[in-house]
Amino acid sequence: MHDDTWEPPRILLAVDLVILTLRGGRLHLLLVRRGIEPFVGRAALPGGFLADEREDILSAARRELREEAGLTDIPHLEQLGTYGEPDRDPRGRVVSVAHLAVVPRLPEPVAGTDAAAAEWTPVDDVLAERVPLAFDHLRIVAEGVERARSKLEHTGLATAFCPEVFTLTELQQVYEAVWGTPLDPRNFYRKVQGTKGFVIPAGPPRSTGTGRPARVYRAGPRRDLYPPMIRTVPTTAAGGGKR
Amino acid sequence: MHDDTWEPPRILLAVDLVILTLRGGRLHLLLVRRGIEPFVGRAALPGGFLADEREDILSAARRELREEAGLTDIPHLEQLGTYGEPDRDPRGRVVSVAHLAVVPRLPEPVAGTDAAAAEWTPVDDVLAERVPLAFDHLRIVAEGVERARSKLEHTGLATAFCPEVFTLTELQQVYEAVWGTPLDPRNFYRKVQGTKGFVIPAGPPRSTGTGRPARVYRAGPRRDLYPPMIRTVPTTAAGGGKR
DNA sequence: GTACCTTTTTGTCGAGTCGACAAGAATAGG
DNA sequence: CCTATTCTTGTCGACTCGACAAAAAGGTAC
Repeated sequence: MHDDTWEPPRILLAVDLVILTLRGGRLHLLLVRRGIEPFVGRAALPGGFLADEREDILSAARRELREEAGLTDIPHLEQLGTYGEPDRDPRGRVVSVAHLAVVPRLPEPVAGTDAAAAEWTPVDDVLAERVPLAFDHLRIVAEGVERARSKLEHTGLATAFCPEVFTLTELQQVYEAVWGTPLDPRNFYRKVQGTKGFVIPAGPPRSTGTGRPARVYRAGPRRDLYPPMIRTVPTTAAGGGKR
Repeated sequence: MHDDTWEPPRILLAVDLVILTLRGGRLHLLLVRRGIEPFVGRAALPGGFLADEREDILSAARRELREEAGLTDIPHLEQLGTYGEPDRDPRGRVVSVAHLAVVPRLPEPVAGTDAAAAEWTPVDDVLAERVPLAFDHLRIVAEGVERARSKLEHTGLATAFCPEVFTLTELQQVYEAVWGTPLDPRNFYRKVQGTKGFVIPAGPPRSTGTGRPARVYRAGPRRDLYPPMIRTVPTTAAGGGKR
């Protein structure tokens, strides 16, 4: 098959980050503006090459999260997928391991760091291609958002969008913003409170300005939700009608 | 941050394959016996390095599927995840993109090819560590099997385990084998036939030896199942009780 | 041909869940 | 004290699920 002198090719390995958060009831994504070729001036996902031969992939993702976004405490970070089409980077063969990160609401990206060039962008604007992205980053964003939408159904991921203590209304707003669907408060309460371990009470009610004070909760130990939260709208456009 | 002479490291990239099928009502996995160091003689997942600098990752997976397993028509092939811990391969830094493949019941691995060294192994034996694997392949298998179990719930993946036309009993056996749970035939029928586009009728009933002939179906166009098939047992051991 | 065996397919009933809508409870502001 | 606002709970009909049972449709032995 191979002669004895054959050696496998060596590839440049990068990590890219889809960082999601909620701002003003809408789902946002952190983008940086590229300062070097290719795609100078174009918006792109935070990311970069492995620092050295021995750096772990997940560690590289955390390092980029810190260096490019100024984020250190990440409630949720997982691998999303690996993108390695031969021509995705005009500089040559680059394989990128994309990650999905979810953080609670935060102030503006920390200035005075590499993150100065970063800004939160509504996900809708990206998916509708009103904000063009570098490389194949649009596809990565689409798959990251879909992963988040799906994980809201059968895991407790929604709490990663919330501060340490939160109200059920805030949690509901997470679902509504990520799914893009309004939910009935009564049914949402029933579902969440019927799922033992999803959220746990955290102290006395807290006034949220006007109206009746809301009970506060923190994230529970439950990782998988059975039965799942159900969004009525189909996952993807494909697949025919509903039900 | 970096001086101008810094160059990112170049990494060896491999693909590994978790190939699942059903044999005799049990879930099986294709393993090869390693012929070279490291881990000579140990069972391992089929896989190998990228052939050249320009080979696409998914193409490499399909090539290994053909070369090492003798399989060309693959009903289902998807990326599973990327494993790149610095010390997973004693030869040096190797990053592996694992894939999950599902094929219908097949005869023994085709002899006379590289696949001669391949054999179907019950997944239970691997997960229970009765069959030790090379590298971190046990973890990859565990995540592949869990992915398959999960996808049975909300996608039509089960049909990938079946021949082109199949009976609903055969489909039910797929669920039972992969999930390791018995299912009630009445409820399974109701659920499958209530999910439009999951399966479509394919010709007149076919006798299966003894007993009433069964109606036959083929895979339908539906990719996502709403509402999902529900397995009562929790996804992982973690997460507390059921419900 | 008839009785029996096996396997597929359907009936049904009670318990539980979901969607929809409405009402009650608790606070701030005037 | 009255009202606007927000959180929380009640309730009802439709639907779904789990469990069990029975009917349907062949094959096979005698």
